[in-house]
Amino acid sequence: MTNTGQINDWPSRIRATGLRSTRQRVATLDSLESFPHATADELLNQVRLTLPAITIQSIYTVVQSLVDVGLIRKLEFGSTAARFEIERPDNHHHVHCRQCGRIEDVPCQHGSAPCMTPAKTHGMVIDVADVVYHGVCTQCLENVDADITSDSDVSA
Amino acid sequence: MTNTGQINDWPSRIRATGLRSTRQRVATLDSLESFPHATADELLNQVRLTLPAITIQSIYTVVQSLVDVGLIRKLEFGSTAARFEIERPDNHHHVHCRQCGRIEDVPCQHGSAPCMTPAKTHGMVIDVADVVYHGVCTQCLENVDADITSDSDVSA
DNA sequence: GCAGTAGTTTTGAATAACTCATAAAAGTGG
DNA sequence: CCACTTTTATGAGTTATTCAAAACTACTGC
Repeated sequence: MTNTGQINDWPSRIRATGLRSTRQRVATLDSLESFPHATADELLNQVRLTLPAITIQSIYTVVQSLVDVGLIRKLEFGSTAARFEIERPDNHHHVHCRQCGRIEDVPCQHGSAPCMTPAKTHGMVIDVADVVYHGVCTQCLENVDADITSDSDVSA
Repeated sequence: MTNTGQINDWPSRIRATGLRSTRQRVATLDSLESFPHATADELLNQVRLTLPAITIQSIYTVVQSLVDVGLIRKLEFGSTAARFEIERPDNHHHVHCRQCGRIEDVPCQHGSAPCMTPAKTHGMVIDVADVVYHGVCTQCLENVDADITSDSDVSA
């Protein structure tokens, strides 16, 4: 086999989905590997290291096409800019710092099933369960503590 | 009093948070009871039944203040408009139809704990775990089936 | 290697959802 | 009822994102 997990042959993988392999798409996927959970804007800056003339609109069309074929996944937390990650079949969730917007992966503790099954579906056919843990990262907490001189509690 | 069927004495509950009880806030909370999971825009229409002159900006400031004191909760799915619900201490999750945007409550099947504990926090202090089941409701599914006109029959 | 032809990207403009600053209005304690 | 302060209304601005049409380019066959 040519692709042993580590090395992604993006042109081949793109073509395998039926899409054409373009410089923009390959650069976007490369950028997402070196900058996981990037926003469209962050992606623009990364991709411009390779393709200086690319615009934000092209980033949007590129990521849209990659989302459509399942090569990447769009993550949308709150009203901030959407973030993107390379799709993997490992059913992981995310922790999200609401101060700085940082996102990290966390494996699903229960395997694949328990969190994915709602008690009541209200007549809906469920295909995706999103689990997001919102909080504040230690770095942001230190800043908050420095700003606020009173003690604040974190409710469960 | 005109407290017909309303268990919640909103003026008192609002003052208990330290905020002033205003017509806009009471009307917003009343509207949210009769129209759960409303967007700001839907809330505008509801509140206007009582206060015809209110504007969307005022809805935004009102809900912001109510969110800040914990009387209501802001739900943000994808890049669509945020939705609001009256805060309750029952730790429920949500099912979300990505076609029509409909949202329904589902109780947490596991009680309060399991879904709330990520395997790895990446140094973050977690205070909220959001679980959202995305899918398509039966009504929207029927529309899709009607559009596609494939040979697959839907047994009703 | 070259041309044809979709598929893609670019361009320019538009939109929805939301935020902000300031002025006007309205709660609340005394 | 008055003064004081919070809250709402007004008008404008911002950000993330989408859309239509033109220009371009990757892939196929010759």
